[in-house]
Amino acid sequence: MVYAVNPMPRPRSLTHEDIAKAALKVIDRDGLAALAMRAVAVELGMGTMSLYRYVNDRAELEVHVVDLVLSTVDLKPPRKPWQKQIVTLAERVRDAIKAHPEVVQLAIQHRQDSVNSLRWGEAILEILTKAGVVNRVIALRAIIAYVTGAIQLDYRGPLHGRGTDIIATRDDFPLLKETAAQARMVAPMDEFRQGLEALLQGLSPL
Amino acid sequence: MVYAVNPMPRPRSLTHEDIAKAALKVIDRDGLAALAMRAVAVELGMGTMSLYRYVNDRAELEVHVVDLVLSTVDLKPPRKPWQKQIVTLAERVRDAIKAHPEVVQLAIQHRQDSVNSLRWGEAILEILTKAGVVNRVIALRAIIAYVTGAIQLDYRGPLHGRGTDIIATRDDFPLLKETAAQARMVAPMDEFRQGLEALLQGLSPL
DNA sequence: GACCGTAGGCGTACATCGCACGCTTACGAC
DNA sequence: GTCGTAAGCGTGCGATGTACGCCTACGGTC
Repeated sequence: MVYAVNPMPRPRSLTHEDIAKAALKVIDRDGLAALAMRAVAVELGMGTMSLYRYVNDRAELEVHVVDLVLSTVDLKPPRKPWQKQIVTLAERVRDAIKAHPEVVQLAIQHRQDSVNSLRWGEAILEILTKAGVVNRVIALRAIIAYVTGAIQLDYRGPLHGRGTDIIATRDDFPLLKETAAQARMVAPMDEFRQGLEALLQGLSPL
Repeated sequence: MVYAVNPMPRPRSLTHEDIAKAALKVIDRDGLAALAMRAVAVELGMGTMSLYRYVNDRAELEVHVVDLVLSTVDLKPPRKPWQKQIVTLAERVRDAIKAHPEVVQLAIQHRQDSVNSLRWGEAILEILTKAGVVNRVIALRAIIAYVTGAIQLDYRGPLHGRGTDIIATRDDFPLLKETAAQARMVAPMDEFRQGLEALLQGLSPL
């Protein structure tokens, strides 16, 4: 008796997005340190090892989380000068990540493996190309460096955060102290934008 | 009989630096993932829990490692225009960290808690002040963002690394592909410096 | 409706982690 | 010699990621 060569087996009950959403829920609720295969499995109402049917290891799960967080980023640039276009795209990534602060680490760590992250890079390159920027290698890398660094800086030691307050009392670093005091006058939104605008202006001649 | 109010107890046999050196040796030999209290204790020929006499927790040990790595950074700026001074200081941090690549993560994570990291910030502020840069808050934060981002970028996906090669074959991102190909023509040293110079130039009017 | 190959799902187990806790011991002043 | 202090360590706990192998739901074919 001849049977089917390819009988249809039990269908999958989860998508990668389902898993990413569950993981993100865990992170948002209990912090990045609480992100564990067991916790995600509980969130999904499955056994721990079931997750490994969808994901090779923890790292791959993290990539899916990053992709989920970045999936909301609108890549269509506004009708403005190219510098403003880049600033806008940069601010959108920053906002997407700030909506899930604990993901910062993952977003940077898995930048190269996240499709949505690469899509963003491609969008930036489109703007740079249309703008006629010649040295796009330097420009793109510098923009990525600044954006990732700034997002992280804002996470680890926000301008109006505890770290700044502490430094403002340290007499062993007089200039840092003075600057920390001045930091109170700077709007957090301006910080990111003005730094990036400076970088882009310096990049223009390239 | 009246005894001493403060009898001298057993003296300490280790300094924080000893511990940091042992930890760094573990990291350099077996990678950051291998950095464990147990491993450091073995390296020092002590019991695991003895470390906790010198350090509150793992995080504090990590800070000491960062301080050790940054302790070699010369903070004396060269006799050059202020932009070049900052570039030099930035390159020195980058080189210090690149000498122990796996420490990158820690260096960024504990930036605020490392004395040597703060010293570096103070040195940068001195340069900015002498140069007459007005908005030093924005300037310093932008420089830190760029430097940390770039160091990390170079670690996660170096210009001439595997990631670039992979992207150079991805037809779904034509511009990234093209740029990845061009990346082979750019000297890695130039990348860091040129991006920073662009930022500093844009920062000058501030 | 009986059958069966595939792949989904899960239970158990292991090595490893940070660290809480409490005991033992080296030290130096009296 | 005596003793208070703090250094040093042994044991144990609750986590972690994941290897391995078993059980079972499914949806074809007959």
